Amino acid sequence: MSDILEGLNEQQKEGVITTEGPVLLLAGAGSGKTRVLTHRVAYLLEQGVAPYHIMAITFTNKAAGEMRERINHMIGFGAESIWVATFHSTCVRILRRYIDRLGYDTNFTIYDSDDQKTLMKDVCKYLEIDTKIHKEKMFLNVISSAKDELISPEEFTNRALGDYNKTRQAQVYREYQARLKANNALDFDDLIRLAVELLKNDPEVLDYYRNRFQYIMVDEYQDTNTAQFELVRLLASGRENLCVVGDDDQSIYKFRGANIYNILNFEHHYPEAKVIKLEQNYRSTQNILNAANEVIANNEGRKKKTLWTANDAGDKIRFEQFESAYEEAQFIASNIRTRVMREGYHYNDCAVLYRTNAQSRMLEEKMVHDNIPYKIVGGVNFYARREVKDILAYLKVVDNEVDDIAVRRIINVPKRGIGAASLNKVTLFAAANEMSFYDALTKAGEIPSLGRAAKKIEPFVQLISDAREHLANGSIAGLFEYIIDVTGYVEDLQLEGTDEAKGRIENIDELRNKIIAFETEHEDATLRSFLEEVSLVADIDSLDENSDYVVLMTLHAAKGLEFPNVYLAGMEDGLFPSFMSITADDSDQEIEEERRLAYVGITRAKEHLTITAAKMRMVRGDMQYSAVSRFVQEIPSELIDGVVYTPKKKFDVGYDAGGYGSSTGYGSSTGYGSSSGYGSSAGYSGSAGSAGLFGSAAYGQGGFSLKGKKTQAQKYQAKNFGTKIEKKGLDYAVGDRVSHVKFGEGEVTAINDGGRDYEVTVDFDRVGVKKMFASFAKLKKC
DNA sequence: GGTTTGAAACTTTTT
DNA sequence: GTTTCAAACC
Repeated sequence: MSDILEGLNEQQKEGVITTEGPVLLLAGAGSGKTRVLTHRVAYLLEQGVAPYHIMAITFTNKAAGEMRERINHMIGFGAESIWVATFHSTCVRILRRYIDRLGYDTNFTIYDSDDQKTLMKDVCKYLEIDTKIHKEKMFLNVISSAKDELISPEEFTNRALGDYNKTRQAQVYREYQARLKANNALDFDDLIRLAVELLKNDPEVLDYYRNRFQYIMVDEYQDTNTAQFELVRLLASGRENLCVVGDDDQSIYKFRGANIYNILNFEHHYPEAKVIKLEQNYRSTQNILNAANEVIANNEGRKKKTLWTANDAGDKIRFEQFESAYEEAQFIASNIRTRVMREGYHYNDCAVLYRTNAQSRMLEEKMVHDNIPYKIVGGVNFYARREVKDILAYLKVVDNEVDDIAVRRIINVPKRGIGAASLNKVTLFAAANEMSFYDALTKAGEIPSLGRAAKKIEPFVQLISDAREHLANGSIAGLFEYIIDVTGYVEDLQLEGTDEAKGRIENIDELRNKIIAFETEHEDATLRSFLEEVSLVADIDSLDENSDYVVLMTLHAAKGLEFPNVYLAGMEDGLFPSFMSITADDSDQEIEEERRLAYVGITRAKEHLTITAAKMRMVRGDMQYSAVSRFVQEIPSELIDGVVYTPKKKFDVGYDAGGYGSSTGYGSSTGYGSSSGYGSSAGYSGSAGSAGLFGSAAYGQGGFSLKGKKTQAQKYQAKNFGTKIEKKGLDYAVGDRVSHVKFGEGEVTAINDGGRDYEVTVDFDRVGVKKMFASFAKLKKC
């Protein structure tokens, strides 16, 4: 027996050597599943399987990258021809090669959710749908779910017969799909769906790939949706050497179409499947693991398994409830400080996890304040930022001019004086002549209604064709510089000179770096391959374990990661589990999904787990008062260091009748101050003193700005009044002589009350008459 | 055609 | 509290 199996436990060994036939590897958190997968690959190679025939699919580029690295490390030569990729990039690679068989062009563009929204807006406008009643987002959700379930526009239409609303949705779906095709674009869901369609309908393609992928492994199988399952099923058909790895307790992407039954019913799909459970946890202390087990045990409908560990009991779980989110953040920051300063941990040993991205703001402020290096994962994707998308849109148009969304994005960025009226005329012309928007632009001179506006369009068309020429005899980086140069994009931002503009310039610089890095790493880099990579990256992919910073991210983003010190912030009912899940029609199911999320959070911790909650917190501008999360209460008190108040009543009474926090809600109706610790909002705000005081003291504008970010109030202040807001009386009057820093001395000829400020007219000796606002001019009486 | 302003939506999670 | 989008204004 080879040394490949050395150091593995019995179950892991079984997972490695059971190479033939379907295998379900139920891998609890921290049970070493990646280890099994990489050893399995090594084992396959040792058995004489060609690397070319092995495939491993993951969800994120980060996971794929890690697996690739570990495989390389273990195997070395030959490993590069093993197919390790995400679902989406796998499908892109298949489609780039064969999508022409489905009537698409192989140089298709990939639309992100932003592009989808823009496209949907156009569709709704065209179909005269009142988006006040039917939201674009709703249609996109409907379509996305349909695609996840492999329902084509035609089938959707058939199923909708007799139902007015559904028929309308079908109409939108058809139009949306038609436009995608006309733009030569695919959305994320199309990537999977069309790959499946191709494999289903084209025996030649199917044969090619299933012969190529003779041994298939799928990571995070609990997160696959119906389309992804179908893809895997097709590829594995025939040999059925399919090994899926997952943990039903960590299924947290139902909202994105993940079908938990893919894993729960795996044995049903493949009756001969071998099921192997990995239950030994190598990651966490006994106490942390026990807590996780106790919490998840409250879920029904799961594959029963109990994680155990040979690790020490470790510290108890620390729980702290604070008056406010402000104090909570303060505590977390100072606690991290202590860990680093006194206990020898590094910043990157610490992670703060929360339910919603909105919670990151307060935490970020405290990190800045305490000088703690940090990185926020999630929120706005780098490639979704306006300036980045603008530049990318130029690149996209150079690559695929049929992409109307990209063309429209940049046609008037920077301003070329081409307005909505002109664009409408071009659109009409394009529709009448059945050509793309861009083609219509190239024929602007032939559109009579345009008149003089045609002259404004010509330079744009010229720019694109010049840029294309530029690319032909240069690099992507060269093209990038060219575009920055001729559009004056960065120049304009420099002139703006605001902190915000500086931030945007930094992002553009960052984009430049990414392009250069891409070209350095890939010898055969093309514009298309760059754009493709860019459209398939997730924020989590940018996480670098070697950099010493604290990571702030959502619980969803944390899946698959581990840290010695984990902070679970905002553990409050209504926030986590979310208000939506508590009030949903299928609340039981939704709460179970939230509980799985809690389980994911707890099991990220290796050594220390700190759970925090706040009694009150600002949500959407107003105060919300919350009880400690039910999930915290599901942890046995002997595992906890800290006091968790238990409610007198069960939660299932609250939330519905008079709304959140009304006196009909949970807890005692006498409100805050009762020993239960649960207050109705009416009760709490009765003690207005503390809340009011706190509000002004803690949430004031603060003396620092966040990496160029400013609050709206600060921006307003900066823009209109410099540093002072109050309108002060003037110590000079008409006829007085005053002096100005730049213009020198002059005589005041008029003073007008302009509302918030005075408008002063001065006749300067050197430069003549100037009008200015008093608070800006800072005139001094001579 | 461009800019400013106020109202309304948003916040559960995202490849 | 912040962002987005349209109407009103320049």
